[in-house]
Order: sequence, then structure tokens, then C-alpha cells
Amino acid sequence: HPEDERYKSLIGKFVLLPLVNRLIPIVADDYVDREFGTGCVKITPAHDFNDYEVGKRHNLPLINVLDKNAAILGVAQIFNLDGSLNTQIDGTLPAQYAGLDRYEARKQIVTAFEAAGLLEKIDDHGLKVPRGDRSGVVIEPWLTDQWYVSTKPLAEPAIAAVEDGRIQFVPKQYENMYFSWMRDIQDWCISRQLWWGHRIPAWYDASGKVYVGRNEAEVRSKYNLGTDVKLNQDEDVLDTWFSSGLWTFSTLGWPEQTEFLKKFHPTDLLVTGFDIIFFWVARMIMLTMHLVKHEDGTPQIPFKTVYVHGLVRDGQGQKMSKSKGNVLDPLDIIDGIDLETLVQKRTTGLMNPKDAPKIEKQTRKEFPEGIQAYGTDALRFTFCSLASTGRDIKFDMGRVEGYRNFCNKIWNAMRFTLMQCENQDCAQDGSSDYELSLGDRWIISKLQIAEKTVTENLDNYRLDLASQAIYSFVWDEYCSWYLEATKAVLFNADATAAQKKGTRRTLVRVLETILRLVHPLMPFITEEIWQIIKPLSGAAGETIMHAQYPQADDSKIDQQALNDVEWLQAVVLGVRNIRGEMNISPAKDLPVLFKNGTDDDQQRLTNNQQFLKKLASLESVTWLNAGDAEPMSATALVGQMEILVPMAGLIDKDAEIARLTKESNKLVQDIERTEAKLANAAFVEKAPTEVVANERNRVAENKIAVEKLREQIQKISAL
RNA sequence: GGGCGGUUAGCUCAGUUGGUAGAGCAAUGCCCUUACAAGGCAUGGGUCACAAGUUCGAGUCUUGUACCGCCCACCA
Repeated sequence: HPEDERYKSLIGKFVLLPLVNRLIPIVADDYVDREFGTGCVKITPAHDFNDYEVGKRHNLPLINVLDKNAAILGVAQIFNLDGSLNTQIDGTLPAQYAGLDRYEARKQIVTAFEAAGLLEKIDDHGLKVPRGDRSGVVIEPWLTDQWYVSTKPLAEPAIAAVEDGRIQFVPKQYENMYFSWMRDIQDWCISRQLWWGHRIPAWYDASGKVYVGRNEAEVRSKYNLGTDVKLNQDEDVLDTWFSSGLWTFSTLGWPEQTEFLKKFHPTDLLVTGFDIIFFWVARMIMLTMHLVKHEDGTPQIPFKTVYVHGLVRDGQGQKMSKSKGNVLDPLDIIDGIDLETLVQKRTTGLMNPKDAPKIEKQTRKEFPEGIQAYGTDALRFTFCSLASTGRDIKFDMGRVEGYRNFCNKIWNAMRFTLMQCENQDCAQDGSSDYELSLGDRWIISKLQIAEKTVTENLDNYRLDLASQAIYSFVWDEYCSWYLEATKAVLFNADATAAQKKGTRRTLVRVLETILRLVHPLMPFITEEIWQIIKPLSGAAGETIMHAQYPQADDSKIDQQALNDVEWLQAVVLGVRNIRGEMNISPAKDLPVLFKNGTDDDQQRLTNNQQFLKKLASLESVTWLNAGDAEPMSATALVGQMEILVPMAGLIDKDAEIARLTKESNKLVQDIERTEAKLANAAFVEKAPTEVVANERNRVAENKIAVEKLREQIQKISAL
């Protein structure tokens, strides 16, 4: 170390290397840790990456003492830093070590040191020795001739393309990762000693002179080499990332200027994991911009958007790996696997067989029943639903199960639709003698909203939000409300043919649209169902894959229908809540009375009795006018309107009081919170007027509701 | 050491310009109601890691702390 006073006087002098008897220059470099050991270290630029860097700083020769099997040479190969042979230094090595493996030679050298009285002491010291991934063998750095790509000139335009937005990363934060690597890029070693791959396009003549060209014929003509000159192509192949970096254009016929290349290059989107940004994405951008140009000569980019997804990890958040035995094979989730087969699969072919018992135990604990068959669509939908941007995916079997059930739900919705519509007039012939019910108009409106949401989220690469929008529309709206609502028409003897036709038409058309909407996320079940209902839907085309993706149409949104159904749902929820809390069987139809409603309430009630009766399982619907006698009832509120379910023989008095009290307490809490807010002068003064008005409204409505609930509690208590 | 991300219900995760916290699974109660029990209906469950700040108002914005994870570098 240049500042180490102990050795300052030695800098520029030499030490004599024992046994070899070679003079070694003493240099000073702050790479050395003065605190460790003697504070001196022998530098071997030919056998260590760090030492190589030190060697470059001090112009040290590169002395290779190993052959390709890491045995000691008889005569060292000595190079200068520019790669030329160094003939000034004598490379002779002690004859007794020639041909010995390095470990054996090390032992003998220690013995020789000891014998010569040169060994002071031996200390234990932990080292991090690199080993080959597959073989586990210690890796020794060794000088070889390799091909390099000079990356700085390639990196500059590649950085610019991301800086100026020609290429965008989703999510954007990964651009930082890209920049940090590109701005500190090292020259790229592209030759590999493998049997497969693109061979390096370089040829050597007998004297070792190198010629580079696209092929041998080109080399011969370019360098004017006759057939008498024997040429051998370099044995090495290109780094796999070099070859795959050519992917976007080499697959389109490049270097020919094919129609495909003109039409499809640059491509739109690359989907990949963040761990591939350096390996692949960066290199694709560099190579493409260098090799492929627009007609005006400016560089073409390979793709416009890079969508970076997270890594899929196991349930504990661990990266999946064979050696950890925590790999989930997608096929096992799709087709299912029994425990014994799974254990066997995870414990065979391990790099370290000692891990087998641990892996077996862990697997038996995590999957005591093996893995059920969930199917391809469920798995795919699960990945989509977990694919929020910018974070890894911790895999959750519970989610797969939920989405497997979702597949079933869609299937059963199809069964219902078939039952109602097969061999029936569904008004798909272009005629207009049908009538749409409130439910029909409502689901059509909701469908437009769902289409809009799904499309927006797909456009923003938010597959998780898109899948959620699909799920809630299909399950919570189409299945839970709409299918039930159709029964009020289809099972009603009084409904007209036109009404039934309108409902069947909507039932089929919305289902068919759902299939197209879901298809990218669930390709198989949607195709299957699409084909089955094709005779009913009258959809054109051979396959759903070629069908148009749904597009929202704002003119189909019926605000009145949305409002009416929202009101109906509140009424139904009120009755269901009483039923649920009072433990009244869903099979029992209830007589229900309404009072104190507005004209609007009465109108809606009159118009939608059928729906209400069906959805809430009502025996009768009665409107009470002021002064009408009313039986003792359990009550629910929708706005100011009271819903009365007569208690006679049904309801436990205490239970009803408890229910009403709970409801009332919730509202009182809310009132207190909101009033506290309104009591704050600064809030009233500074918050937007509509926010303040909203809060005031809220207090007023809740106060009325609480008052009604209290009256009701008193009435029942008095019984 | 440099950089990035995370911390929200028992579990896995959403929460889009600050304005009453959501989903799936799990849990509880009642139901084989003629698409679906892999289902239906209802219900419970969260001081949004912690602390300070900005603001009338913070899961959301700022700063700091703790813990977890990843990338890069270093490791005589």
C-alpha cells in the first residue's frame, strides 16, 4: 500500500521468488488491505481478476503457469499486457512440479519451503472460491484468446432511445436499472467454448492469420485467397445473448429487406422478467440499433415497450429452485399430481442428494394431499390476477382454487343460458319484436362499464385490475343479480312473448360478449363455451380467437336503469339482511309491507314487483298509506322508506332488538365522526363546498334513520 | 458501501389526481331455493410497520427509523 510506512522503502526494489528464482518487482497499490496479514500480497495478474487490474496499473507481465487442466507447466507462458509474447523474462519453472495438479504442487511447494527454512507459519483463512454451477469444480482464471464486442459505441444510442422515450419500460422504474447498467457497461466477451450456437465468423490460415467475413466464400474473395490456402473456422460459438439479441429482426428474414421485416419491425412489445434486462433487453436494443436502419439511415429500435413482470416465488417468498426443492411445475397445477409422485419428482436429480430428506419432509407438509387439477385457464387467470407491476409474485394456491371456481361459475352460467334459450326464439334474426326489461337494460349498461374498465387496464398493462373487473362483473353482476332477475321474466306466466324474447336475447348476447372479454385471460373454456352457444348467439367466424374484442358503447348506458336497480338491490338487501339475521329459511316466501316512501319509491315498487318478489323471495308486496294499520314487524330502511317484515311466528324479539341496535350504533358512530368534522371551522371553510355539503347531508340522513330505528326498538320492546 | 422495492383483514394481494379502507382464500351462522354445495344468502374481522411533518383532512405527499427482499460493487 503506497501509504504503508513499513514497506515504503521497498517500493521499486525486487524480491526473489524462491524455487523459481525469478525476480519480482515490488509495487505499491491501494488495492491492498494493510490491516490484513502482513499487509503485503503477491500479485498474479494471469490467475486472478483483481490482480489483473493491479497488473494493468503497474504494467506487470502476465505469467501463466497452468495448462488447461490446471496442472503446472514446465515453462510458464509470459505475455505483455497487449497480448504479445514477452521474451525478456525467463519462464522456466522447477522441473519437479511440471505436470502436477495445482493442489499436489501446492503441497510439495509448502514442503519445499519448510525444508528450506522459508516457512514462517500457516494460518487458517476462509476464502470464497468460485465453483462451476454444474460440476462444482473450483474455477481457475486462465488466459485465453476471446472475441470481444466494444460496447461503448453501441450503448450510447441505446441509452438515448430510452431517454427520449422511443422505448418505454413498464413499470418505469426499471429504466433506472437499465441506465445504471448501460452507463457503466464493460466490453462484452462474445465467444463461448460450446458445441452448439452460431459459430464465430472468423477463419485462420496455416500461419494463424485471421480473416473475418459473413462466410468462407466471402472471406476468400475479400482477401483474395486462392483455393490452395487452407482455412479453418474458429471453433468458438457466440454467446447465447448475442444470438438472441438478434431475435426481433433475424426472425423476419433479415438481412433481406423482406415484407415481414418492413411490416413488423420495430415490434410493439417485449414481455420479460427484470432479471433479463441486462442479459437480453439491453443487448437487443444495442444490436438492433446498430444493425437495422430505417430507410433514412436512422437506427431502428427492436420494440416500443418493455413490459417487466415480477418473478414467481413460492408460497414463502423464496425463489424457486431445484436444489431448494420448492419448484412448482405449472403442469402439476394444471393436471394435478399425487403426493408420492410430487415427492419423487422433487427429490430426484438433485445436485446435492443430501437435501432429499429435508425436501421430502417440507413437501409432505406443504402438500399433504398432493396438488389438485385446477386447469390451464385457472392457472393463467391466477397469474394475471397476481401480476401487479413492480413486485414479485408470491404464489398462492388459494387464489388458483378461487379462479378454478370462477371457471365453473362461467360454465354453469352457460348451462342456465342453454336451458332457457335452446330451441327458443332469442331474437337474433334481426327482428325487433322484443322488449328489454329493466334487468336487461341494467346488465347491458353494466357490460359497457366493464368493457371500458377492462380495456383501460389492459392498455396500461394492469392485468390484475383487468382480471378483477372481469371477475366482479361476471360473478357479482351477471351471475348473482342478472341471472336471478331473468327468472322473474322467464319463469313468469304473465310475461309477454316479446319480454321473454328480449330477456333471452340479452342473456345470450351478454354471455357471448363476456366470453370475448375474458378470452385473452381464459382461452380454453371461453372457446369451448363460445362454440357451444354459437347456434344461439349467431356469432360469425370459426373461432373466438378471430372474433372482435368487445368495445364499450356509451350510448348503451341507461342511467335510469342503473339507478333503479341500485334501489332494488338496496331493498332486496334489506329483506335478506332481516332473513339472514333472523335465521328465516330462504325457502320461506315472506309477505312484506312498505311505508313512508316517496312517490318515486312507490313508482319503482309498482313497476318492479316481479323482480322484487323473485330476488327477495317475497310472497306479497303491500304499500301502506299514512294511517293504515301495521303489524309488528322487523324493519329495514332504504332512504326514508321502511321495509316491514311482519314478525308473527317468525321473529325472535330479542334478536330483532339486537339487530336494530347494532344498526343504530353503526349510524350513531358515523354521525359523531361526521359532526366532529363539521364542527371544525377550518374544514367548513377550506374544504370544497360539495365535500362539506355531502357531509351535512350524510348527518341529516343518518339522524332520520337513527330516529326511526329507535322508534322501532321501543315498539318491539313494549311488546 | 451504492441503488431499487416491500411492510394494508388470519393468509395472498389491490387501493388510479389526498375526501367514509377493498377482493380472493380462510372464519362464523342459516340453507341441497329447479345454472352452480367447487354453490347461495347473511355476518364478523384492519390505530393501513413506527415516528415526525405538510394539510381543514394522509393508506395516499415529505423526512426519518425499524424489519424483510432484490440488484450492483467490495471481500490481503
